[in-house]
Amino acid sequence: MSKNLVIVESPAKAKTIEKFLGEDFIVKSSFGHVRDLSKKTISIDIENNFTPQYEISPDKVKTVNELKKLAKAANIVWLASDEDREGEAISWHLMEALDLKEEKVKRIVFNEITKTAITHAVENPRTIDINLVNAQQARRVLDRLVGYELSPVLWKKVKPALSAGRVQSVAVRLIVEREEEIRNFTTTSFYKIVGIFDVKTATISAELSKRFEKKEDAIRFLNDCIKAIFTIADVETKPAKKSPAPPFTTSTLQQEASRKLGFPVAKTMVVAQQLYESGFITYMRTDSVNLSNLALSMAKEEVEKLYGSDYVKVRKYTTKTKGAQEAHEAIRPTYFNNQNINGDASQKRLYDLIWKRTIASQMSDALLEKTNITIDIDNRSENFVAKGEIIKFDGFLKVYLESNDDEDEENQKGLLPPVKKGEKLVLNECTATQSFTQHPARYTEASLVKKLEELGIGRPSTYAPTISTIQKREYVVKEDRDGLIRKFDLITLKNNKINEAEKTEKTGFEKAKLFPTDIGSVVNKFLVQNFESILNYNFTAEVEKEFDEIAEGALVWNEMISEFYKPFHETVEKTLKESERVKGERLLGVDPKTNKNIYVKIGRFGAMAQIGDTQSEEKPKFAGLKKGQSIDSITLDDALSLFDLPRISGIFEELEMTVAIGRFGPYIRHDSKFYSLTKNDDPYDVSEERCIEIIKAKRITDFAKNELSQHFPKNLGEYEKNDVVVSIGKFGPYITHNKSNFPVAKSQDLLALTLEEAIEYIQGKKKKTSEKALKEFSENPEVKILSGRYGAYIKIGKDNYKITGEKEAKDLTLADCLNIALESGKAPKKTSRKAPAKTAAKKTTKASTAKTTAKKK
DNA sequence: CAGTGAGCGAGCTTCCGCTTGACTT
Repeated sequence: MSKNLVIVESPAKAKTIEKFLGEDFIVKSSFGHVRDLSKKTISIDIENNFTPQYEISPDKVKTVNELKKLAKAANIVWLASDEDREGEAISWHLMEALDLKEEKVKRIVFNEITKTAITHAVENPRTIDINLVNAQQARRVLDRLVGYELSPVLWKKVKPALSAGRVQSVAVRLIVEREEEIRNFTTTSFYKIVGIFDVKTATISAELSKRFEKKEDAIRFLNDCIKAIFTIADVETKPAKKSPAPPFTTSTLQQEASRKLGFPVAKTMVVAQQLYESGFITYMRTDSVNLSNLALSMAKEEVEKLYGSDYVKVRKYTTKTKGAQEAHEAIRPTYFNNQNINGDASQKRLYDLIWKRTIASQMSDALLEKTNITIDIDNRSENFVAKGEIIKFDGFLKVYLESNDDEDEENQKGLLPPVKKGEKLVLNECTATQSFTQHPARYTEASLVKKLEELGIGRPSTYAPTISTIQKREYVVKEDRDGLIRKFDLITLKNNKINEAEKTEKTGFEKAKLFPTDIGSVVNKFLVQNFESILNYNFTAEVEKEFDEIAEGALVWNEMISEFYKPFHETVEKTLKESERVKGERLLGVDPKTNKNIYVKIGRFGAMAQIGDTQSEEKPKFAGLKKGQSIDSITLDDALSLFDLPRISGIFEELEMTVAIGRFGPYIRHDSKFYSLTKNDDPYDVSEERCIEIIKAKRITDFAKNELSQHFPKNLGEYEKNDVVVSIGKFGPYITHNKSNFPVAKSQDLLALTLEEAIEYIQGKKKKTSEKALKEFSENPEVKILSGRYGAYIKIGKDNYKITGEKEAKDLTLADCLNIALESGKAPKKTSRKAPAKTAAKKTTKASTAKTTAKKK
């Protein structure tokens, strides 16, 4: 038995460290926190100094028992969790959960995983810092109090199963308020003047220093230009430089992967985790831009080797982010000489990004020369300005340039032809282009993370989960939205003639942006009205200050919590008692048929329309709003058409088919049986043919299932004196042998399964691949999207296809999947020809209805 | 599984931060 047990947070880290510490050490992982407040109740004894009631987290019982056993056998237990608030608490909880005696425990910390760092840590152990632990307890208790007292208020006053919290509610607020800003934004237009001047064989493009609000003024200016003399008034050149961006943190990695690779934040984290587990990169959840000395020297060596010593500049970055705890290094390649790695496309692309960003961060500045040429106009007070920029030395730009969020492409500045002051120029062409002011940009997942980080809200480990929580609660949706066609004036002066033209451009197209839902807006309004102090953008920063004081021993944690809780709880009670239920109700108008009022509002199950008043004798009628409709913008006609269900979609086998929406989505009812519609079928206009197709398809699959199940359980024979039995259970087919079960691959032809093959499953030679379907299509159950060890792939029958193209796996339609298979050249032609034709036809009808409703609005 | 939305009331929902691997019938 080992004399020394080292406990770290992550198993990958445990593996690496074990190599550095000889045979006397065994290194294990706690998998993060092992104890927490029970989820069932608030689990805080409020009356008794806010004493937390911890339990071993259900999914950690096994881990804790194993660690307990190992700790008992060891002489010394080294607690090596991260050097931050949460890490300190993990160590403390381990002491409690494992029943460790103080004299047997040593607390060590290191923030880089190198032999020297670890040896140094082992030589300098300390004891647990209880103040830091208390700061964590205060954080934990405060979050629980806020979350578990605020959420029930929403259940009573808005809708059941909603949630509120210090982090998520502020994230929602940001999105709701941005949408309000956009709604209140008034677009104005102006005329931007650009002149093209001839200089010997070259041209200079220059913008006028003034923009005109009125069209007449722009035309007047162009008219003046006909007679004007243009003289170079000034040529100014000055050197400039650009510096590389610091290495990646979780937040900046998410932003760049979103901008450069189009990854949602969750995908970035999954791929980064895979790279980490393969040993290609350092830890991916970090707020630090720091690089270890080892990393610095490796990077320096690599830059020198690839680009020469002129390109080397060793840089130490320091973290300025609010509330950063810096328990880890920045995200970087573990070995810089791995310029490329083995892996799937996503892994390669993300790794490439990390490699370039880190290498560039250790390279010299780019040296530029900026030139400004000012051109005077003799009959006007304004002047033209041409801006040029040339790169004298590329430096880090050889490798990597950070993108930014602005959608306008950087105006291309290049080399300007040599000109002298006083030189006269000929105006070749001049244009006045009508441009429009832009409303503030909607948040993407990544730009929301950036904003949260700026406000010091949330942590690297929670950015991606927070974004998914607010979508799961249906406070916000991530959507693409079509833009509008907009007209603009283009006035051109050429050959002394002015020509006016009206052009069109597409504007306002949104890709993967976050939009608030009705529920999101209503909940936000309610929370801001009643709990402003918690929804305040500075709330986290303020309590963080107090947590820091607790960590320094200057403040007692239960007293801080008590100060917070008294007024907070009072507000909760007051709101429960005094506040009305909020419904976000809007009176749309009157139903022309019945003369009754039509309302839209939030019901127990989301946004809905209502015909008739609740107080009236006759019961009102209700209908849920469709996806994409909102209380704010729905029209009376659209609301009325919601009551078209249930409707009879046609006749099949002499019986009516009724289409309606139930608790589990839209369905067809036929011969008192139910058939679900797919996501792509619109219950309001699904055709008779399509309904019949769905019914027939269900019958076929049901029949196949019944046929198959008649043959099972089936005894295949004996192996090692025990029966080998194949059965079909809840989780798919499996083989029972000697009281053990072995799952069978879904691709396995069950009827053809032989005893020999079954034995291979028992011996583990054949295994059920982890088939988790990301997406299935009920139109064609043969086609599935599965998630493999390295990303998603399409499975059609027994064949697998790699996903190509730009779309995310979960956004692929059946038609997309079939196209990918067809393009790969090995697709079965029969099944694919039929299905995509139908989906394509359906799509076009859907698109056209969407357009007409858009017009109505 | 297959219309809940009023109102009654049982019993359910919920937070933020650390970390990954389950393994059934």
